[in-house]
Amino acid sequence: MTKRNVTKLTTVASNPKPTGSDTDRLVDELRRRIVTNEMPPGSRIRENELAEEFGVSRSRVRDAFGILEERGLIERIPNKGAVVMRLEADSFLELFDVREVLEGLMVRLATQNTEPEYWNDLIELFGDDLEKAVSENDFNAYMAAIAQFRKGCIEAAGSDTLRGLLDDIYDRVLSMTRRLMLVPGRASEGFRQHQGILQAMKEGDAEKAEGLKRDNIRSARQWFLKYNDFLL
Amino acid sequence: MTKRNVTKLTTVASNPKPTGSDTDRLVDELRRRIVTNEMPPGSRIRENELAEEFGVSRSRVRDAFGILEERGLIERIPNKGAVVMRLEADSFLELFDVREVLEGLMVRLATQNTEPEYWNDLIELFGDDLEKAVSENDFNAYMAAIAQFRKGCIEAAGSDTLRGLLDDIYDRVLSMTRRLMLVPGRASEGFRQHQGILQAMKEGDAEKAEGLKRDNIRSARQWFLKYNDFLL
DNA sequence: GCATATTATATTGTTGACAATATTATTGGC
DNA sequence: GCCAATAATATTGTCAACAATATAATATGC
Repeated sequence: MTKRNVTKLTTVASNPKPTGSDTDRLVDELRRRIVTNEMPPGSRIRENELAEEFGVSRSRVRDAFGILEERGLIERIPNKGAVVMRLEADSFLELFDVREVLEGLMVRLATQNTEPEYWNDLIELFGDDLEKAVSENDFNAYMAAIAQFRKGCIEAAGSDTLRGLLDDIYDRVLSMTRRLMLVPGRASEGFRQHQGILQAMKEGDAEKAEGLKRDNIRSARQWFLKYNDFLL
Repeated sequence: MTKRNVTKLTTVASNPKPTGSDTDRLVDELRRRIVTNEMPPGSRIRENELAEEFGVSRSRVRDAFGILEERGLIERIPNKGAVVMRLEADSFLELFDVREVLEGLMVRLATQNTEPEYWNDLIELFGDDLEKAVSENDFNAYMAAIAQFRKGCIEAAGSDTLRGLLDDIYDRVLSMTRRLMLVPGRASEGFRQHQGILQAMKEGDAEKAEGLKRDNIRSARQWFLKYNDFLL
């Protein structure tokens, strides 16, 4: 079981596959529009419009819709069309449950597979500068840091199966994560929790890191429950 | 948080959606052939053949392929065709990891959502008759019981999100589960483990049940590691 | 006979046209 | 003016023909 050493982390997480088939590009762009709320839940999406906009055949749009439907990002009603999936509070709670165990697993595997130095970059990233940014409500900086954390963990965990599951879930909850960040106190709490997780990971204590990551998701779930009237 | 009472469990788990579009029927039938090893991993599947066999257009077959690919059951290589996904040992280990946490979650939620009587049918099913059957290597009876257990748990857990993830994973590992059952000693151990889990669930001890379920998957993983030369 | 080039065949990829269905607009009755 | 029935439009669903690519078969040079 060889452990991987520290690798350079790219600064910004751009789209993972810039090249590919027409269908792939469509899936990627539509995914982006959905997770950024550019196309909010409930939006109707017409095949013809997209086909014209992207200069592709309607069949390609159709294929892309099939993939997005399978990923739970859109809903297709026969002969009526496709709309961006609208999640209810129940669905979010379900997603918190699976996130709790899956992200816990992610952190545990990541810890087991790495040397302590692997986490230096992330520990530095979650330092005083970011703390100041969070206290000043610079949510973009915090979101970017969280994305980096995820990326580093998934890479270290080294499980394509797990990566696939987490990617799907991530897409579904991203817009909610952004909103949850606005709740006063949540961001700074999340920041401290991530500091603790990183500390445990550097110490190589996989069980502790997993437990802290699960606490992190559970507390996010609590905040969501408390404020879901404002969040949904 | 209302708990659900005991419900009648159907005897045999047939295909969940007998009706639906042509594409749905195709997906269902191909899924069946793949998980039963009727189409073993590596098998090439040609669009024309299936279109003719099912009396549908090639487009429908193509749509079905898209869905099966997204579910990880087949692999499509551009301009070359589709083959039944071939899993390596690494993938199985990854699947064991996610099964451990997800099935643990399933059992925990199921316990929390039910009254003790809900489990009477399953406890009876995992009784002396089944123990005898297992000791006599009647694997079909055991597989059917396991399927019942899964079904009862997923239903009680009441999370569509979790159900979706587990269904996907189940399809991918079913044929391996069948083979693992042949390893001398594994089936009877699994049987006893399920008895223990059911006991904890009836007692309403969700944490204990989750822990036992995770032990169950971890031990299956151990057996797989030990015998993977014979199993793959 | 063997390796390479070339043709022929089979298979997948893509498209535009048409059918089926739903949505909107129009008409007619009261 | 309001409601129902009907026609017009728009949108999705399906298909069969064609293009692009890969595989198999044949021919060619040495």
